[in-house]
This record gives sequence, C-alpha cells and structure tokens, in this order.
Amino acid sequence: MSRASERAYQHVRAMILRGELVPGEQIREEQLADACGVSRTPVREALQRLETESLIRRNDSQRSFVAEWSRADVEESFQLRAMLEGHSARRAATRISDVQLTELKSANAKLEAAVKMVRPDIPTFLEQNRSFHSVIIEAAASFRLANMLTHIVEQPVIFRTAHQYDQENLLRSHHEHMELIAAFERRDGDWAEAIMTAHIRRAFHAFADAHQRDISALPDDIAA
Amino acid sequence: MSRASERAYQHVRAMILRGELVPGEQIREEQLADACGVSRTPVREALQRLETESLIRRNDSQRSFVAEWSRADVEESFQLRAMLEGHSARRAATRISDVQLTELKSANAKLEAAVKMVRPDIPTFLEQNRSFHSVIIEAAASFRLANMLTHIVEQPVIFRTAHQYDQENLLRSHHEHMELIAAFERRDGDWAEAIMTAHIRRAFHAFADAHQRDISALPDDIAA
DNA sequence: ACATTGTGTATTGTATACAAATAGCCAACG
DNA sequence: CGTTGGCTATTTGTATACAATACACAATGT
Repeated sequence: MSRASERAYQHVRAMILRGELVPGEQIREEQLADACGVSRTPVREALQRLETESLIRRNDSQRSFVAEWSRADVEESFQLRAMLEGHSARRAATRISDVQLTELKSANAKLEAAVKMVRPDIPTFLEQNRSFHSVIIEAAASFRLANMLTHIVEQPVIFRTAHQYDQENLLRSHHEHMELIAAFERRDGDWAEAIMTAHIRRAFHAFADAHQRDISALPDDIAA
Repeated sequence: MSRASERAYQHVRAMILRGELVPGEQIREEQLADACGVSRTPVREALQRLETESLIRRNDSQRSFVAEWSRADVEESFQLRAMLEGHSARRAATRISDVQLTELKSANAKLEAAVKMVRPDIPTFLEQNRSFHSVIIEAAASFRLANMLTHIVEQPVIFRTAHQYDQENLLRSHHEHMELIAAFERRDGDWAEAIMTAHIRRAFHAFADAHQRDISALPDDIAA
C-alpha cells in the first residue's frame, strides 16, 4: 500500500484499537480524511481493509460504524484462532528452519525479560508475543492461513485488556512458548498442535478473567 | 456494494473464473474500467476485494495479476476448507433449525435430480451444492467463519474442472450430503464434523483425478 | 394522534484530472 | 558483452468535483 492509504489505515486502526473511536459510533469518511490529513479516496481504501478485518461494520446503506465486540464475538474469535493457530503449529513443526527456531527463542527470551521485571512491561510482552506467533505462522508456509490469521488476531477489547494481566498469567505464556519450542525441535506436529491449542484456550480464559475485573472496576452504567 | 463497483466486481470475477483472464496475466485498471463500462474508482474497489479472495495478486509495485494456482495452492486450500467446514458442520449440528434442515433436503434433492440425468447437469449441481454448503455455514452462526470460507471456496481451476467429474463422483456427493443431514437430525456434532471433513477430502481427490485427466487431454506445451 | 409524503441536508459513490512511481528501453561506459 | 544510468511511456495513487442516495424532520392529510 502506498503512502496516503497506508497512513490512513494505520491511523484509523490505531484510533480504534486505542478506543478513541468508540464501538458503535458512526464513522464519516470526510472526518477521518481530515484527521489523517489525506483525501477521502485513501480513507475509503483503508475502511475497506478494516471492514475485512472486522474492525468496522457497514449497515445496509453503507454507513460505517466501529465494530462492537460481544462476549460471543470474542469467544468465537478465540475459537477460530485456536483452530487455525493449532493447525499452523502442526505444519510448522515439520517445516521450521534452524534460523526460525533461533528467532523463536530470541523472541521468547525478550518476552521473559519483559515479564520478569518488577512491573511487567506489557507493550514489550505484546510485541514479542506477536513476533513469536508470526514466526510460527511464517514457518507453517501457508499463505492463506497466514492471511486469515491476520484478519482475526487484533481485537480492540483484547488489546486494551492485556494491561490487566497479572504476572503469573504472563509467565505461563512464556512457559507454553518454551514447550512449543521443544515440540518444534522434536519435529512433533501432534505435540505442537496440542500445546498451541491449549495455549490459546488458556489465553482466552485469562482474557475473560481480566476483562471481568476490568469492567467490574467501572461504574455500573458504563460497564453495562 | 453499490452499483458500479458491484458490477465491476462481478464482471472481473466472472472473467477470471471463466478463464478469460489468464493466470499470470497482468491486469490494468483502465482496461478493466473500459470492459466494465465504469471508471477506475469502482474497479479499484473490486480489485481490492478480489485480492482478499486471492483471485488476483499484486507484486511489489502494486501491479495486479491474475492469481496462478499451483497444485500446492489447491491442496492447501482444500485442507483449510476441510478444517473450516468441518468445524462449521460441528457447530451447525447443535444449532440448525427445522427450516434449515428442510432447505438442506430440498437442495440435495435438486442436486440428485441434476446428477441422475442421462447427462449430468453440472451447473445445477454446482449451484445446489453451493446452496447446500451455504445453509450449513449459515446454521453454524459464526460470522467470521462464514467470512473466511467465502474467501476460500471459489477457485478458477476447480470451477472449470468440475465439468470433468464423472457421474459416480457426483453421486457420492449426494450420498455424503444425506449422511450429513442424518447427523444434523441426530444433533451429532462429532459425526457431522467427521463426515464433512471426509466429504471435502474426497472432493479434493476427485478434483485431482479430474484435473489430471483434464490436463492430459491438452497438448504438452499447454499442459506444462 | 398517526402515518405519509415531501424537502433540505448529510453522507457516500463515481468520474476525472493530475501527481507519483515504476518498468522498459536505449545509450554510454567499463 | 554486460552493466549502469537516465529518459520516456505506462500504470497506479490521490485529490476533488459532482452525482446519487439515505436520513431527519417538517408539512400535510386522514
């Protein structure tokens, strides 16, 4: 993607992920164009992309709204992720290169360091976690699979809730990643898939717990 | 999608599926705009959509080409379909309504009629088959899952090769559909998923065989 | 009071002109 | 003979003007 439309995409996406654009709120192309400093044309391309990623929705008459994520949506999306990333891990096990294994270890080491600080460094955790999973998807060498996953993983709710995770949960991710690496080194697809599936399911429950704490801390009228 | 961009999408898509636009061939926006009788703007929207459906590809400098499907691509895509539609069938089993069950039976009856003609009516078979699978995906009630599947199923090679299927293979589809209906009536998710997975795997081999016959019938230089 | 139709306004859709980038070509040079 | 550099033609990217559509709300009639 070229400059203006890429810029619009990143900008709008960031606004949604950070919650600046509230779920359910209508989006007007011209307003975004102003906010991004580009014309409506690249904004429209960005919106089309964001729609395929389910970050925005369009009603019958093509008006755009920031997507709302119900608990069912989140659960559905974790379920799909578990299936797709499990499959991805299975494929990766028999295809992963030594270089990629090294990258996996490196990302997980950085992730560990970020988690074990007195106050966990969540942005770094998220970044290294993303990087870890990306290497696996790359190693799976399935173009379509990779495509689908990029359309699922990023969700505003999850992104924001991550800051509520406690250290124990973050450490579990680290350990599960170690297990995955072990499975890859043994080239054991069954094992890798099983761990990955469990990893994502566990992450789902961690999210659900943290999210619960999160909304409980808010006044009732907002939490509803 | 509004009129012009929808028109462009359908038109270009049809040209690709029918093989009028040859895989590997470069696509120029203006040429398509002329062909569709619209301006470049809606054509660009259509191309973006077709790209997410993997019917076209873009190189590093954003030039568009009709996607080429290697055997590995086809296999990969059947593998994903087996996984996703299997999952879909499992979910559908516990959610499907009586109305939807009736629709399933109706589509499969029409499919049977099309297959049992002296000379099988392939277009009708394809249409009713599509309809059958759509009802299941709808019954699965997973928005994202449905989205992903629409981005996978249609492939030019498969579309064209379908005309090579022999009657026995088409009949097997009909029988497997009956089994699926039985599994749904028992609300048996395990069973439904297993049949669906097998159904898609079998379809893959049927395709591979027919495709083999297909390309064998061509002069060597084209078949290569 | 309620539904319905009409009208103005806000928003999206499309065409077009122009800007930017890229590829292909050809010449100059090692 | 191959390689590099720059020019031109081609193609894509962006802005903008205008067209079509949908919405809000008032006016009208029942």
